[in-house]
Amino acid sequence: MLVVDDERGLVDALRRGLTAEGFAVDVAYDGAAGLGLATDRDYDAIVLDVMLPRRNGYDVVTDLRAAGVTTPVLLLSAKDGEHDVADGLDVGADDYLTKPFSFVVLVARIRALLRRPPQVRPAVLAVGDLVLDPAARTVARAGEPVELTGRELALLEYLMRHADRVVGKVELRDHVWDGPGEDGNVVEVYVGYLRRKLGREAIATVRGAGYRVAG
Amino acid sequence: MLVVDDERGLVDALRRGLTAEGFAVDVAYDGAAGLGLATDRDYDAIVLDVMLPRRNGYDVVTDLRAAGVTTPVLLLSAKDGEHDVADGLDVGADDYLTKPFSFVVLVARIRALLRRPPQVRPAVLAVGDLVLDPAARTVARAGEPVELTGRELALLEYLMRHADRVVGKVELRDHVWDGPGEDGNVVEVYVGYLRRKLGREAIATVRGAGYRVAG
DNA sequence: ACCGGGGCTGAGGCGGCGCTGAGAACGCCG
DNA sequence: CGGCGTTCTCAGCGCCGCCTCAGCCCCGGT
Repeated sequence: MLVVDDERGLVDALRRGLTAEGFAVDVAYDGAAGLGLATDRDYDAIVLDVMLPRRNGYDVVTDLRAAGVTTPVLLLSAKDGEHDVADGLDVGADDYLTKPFSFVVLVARIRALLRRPPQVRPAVLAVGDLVLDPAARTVARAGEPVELTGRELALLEYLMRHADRVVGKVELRDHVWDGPGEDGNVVEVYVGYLRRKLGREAIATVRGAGYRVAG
Repeated sequence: MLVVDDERGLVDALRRGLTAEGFAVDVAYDGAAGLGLATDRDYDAIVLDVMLPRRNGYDVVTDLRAAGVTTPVLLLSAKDGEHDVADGLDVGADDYLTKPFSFVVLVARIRALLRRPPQVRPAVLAVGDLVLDPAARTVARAGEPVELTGRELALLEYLMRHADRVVGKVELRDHVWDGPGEDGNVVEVYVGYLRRKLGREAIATVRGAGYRVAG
C-alpha cells in the first residue's frame, strides 16, 4: 500500500506498524509525489493526508478518480469539521479518519476497505451523455443541467447504477419506493416524468420486463 | 435502506432526514427484527446500532455475513474505544460511526458505501456471430444490435443454450411456452420471426426433427 | 413426374401492457 | 389561511406483442 504524509515521524511509525501487520508499504512526502506513485503503480489501498505540500489530499483524490484509478483511499486529517469529512468522502475517498487516531482502528478500517470488491465506483455516475452527482444532487444531459425532483432523482440514480441491464418495475418499487407496498403505476408515471425532462431515448422500455438505460 | 436502532426519537429523525435525501427507508427497533428484514429483503445499505435489545449489532452483522448477505453495513455506537471500533469492522461491517454523529457525515459515509458495484454480471451467450445478454435483454448479430420481443428472445436463448444440437419442436413448446399445451404451429411462426430479424442462416431447419443453431 | 406431408408466411383478432392527462392529498412557505 | 411544488392515484386509450388460421411452398419418396 501507499502512505502519503509530510510528517516524517508519523510516516515512519506507520510504515513500521503496517509492515508488521503484513503490508508492503511505499511512502511519499507530498501530494505531487503521491499522485505520481498512485497513478503509476497499482496499490491495494492508499492512506492519504489532507494537509500536504504540493497538492492537498482532496486534489489528489479528485485527480486519481478522474484518471480512472479506483484504488481505495483512506483520508487522514486533523480537520474534523463535518463538512471537511463530507467533502473528502464526496470527492471519491472511501474513508476518513481524524488525527489523532488509534493505530488499531486504522488497520481495521484498512482491512474493511480491502474486503470490498476490487473495483470502487467513481463519485459521479456517468452513463452515455447523462451525468449524475449524488452528493450535489445534480443531473446533466449532454452537458446541459436538468432540474429533477427528489423522487425523479432517486429513480434515475438507481437506473444508472444498474445501467446496461433491464430493471424490473417491482425491483424499482422495492428500492426507490418503500417496501413491496401497494399496486399502481407510480413507476410508469415517474419514468414518464424523466423522459419529458431528459428526452424520450434516455430510458428504454422493455415490454413485459422493465426499463433500461444504456451506455 | 434499512435503519435498526431502539431509540425511537433517533430513528424517526433518521427516517425523515434520509427520506429527504432521496432514500427509501425501512426501520426496525431490535436486532432480531432487523436481521429478519435484512435477510429477507435486498437493501442497498444498512445502518445498524450496536447496543440493541434481542441480539446486538455485532451478532447481526456476523449472522448476515454467515448467511451470505453482502449488503454494506454502517455500525452506529456510543462506544468509541479503539477495540469496539476494530471489532465491529472485523466482524464484517463496512464502516463505524460513533454517537453523537453529524447527519451530514452519516449521509456522506452512506454514499461512499453505495459506490460499491452492485454485483458482478455473470456472462453473455455467444454462438457464432450471435451475442445474447440475458441481463440486458439485448441481442446483436455480427455486432449489429437487433430488437427482439420477449417471446422471440426466450426462444433464441433456449436455442443458443443448446447450440450445436438439434432441438425438437415439442421440447421448445415445453420449455419456451407453458406446458405441453395445445397444438398449432407457434414454434414455426416464431422461428420465422427470428429468421427475418437475424438472417435466414441463423437457424437451420432439420426436417422432421427440429431446429439447430450452430457455431 | 406426381403426390403427400412437413414447413413457411401473410393476415388478422384479441388481450393487456404501458403511456398520458387530470386531479386529489400532502407538506412547506409566506 | 392560501398558493405552490411534489407525490401519487385513477381511468382512458393506443398500440404492441402473442397466437391462430389458412393457404402456399418445397422437400422427399415412389
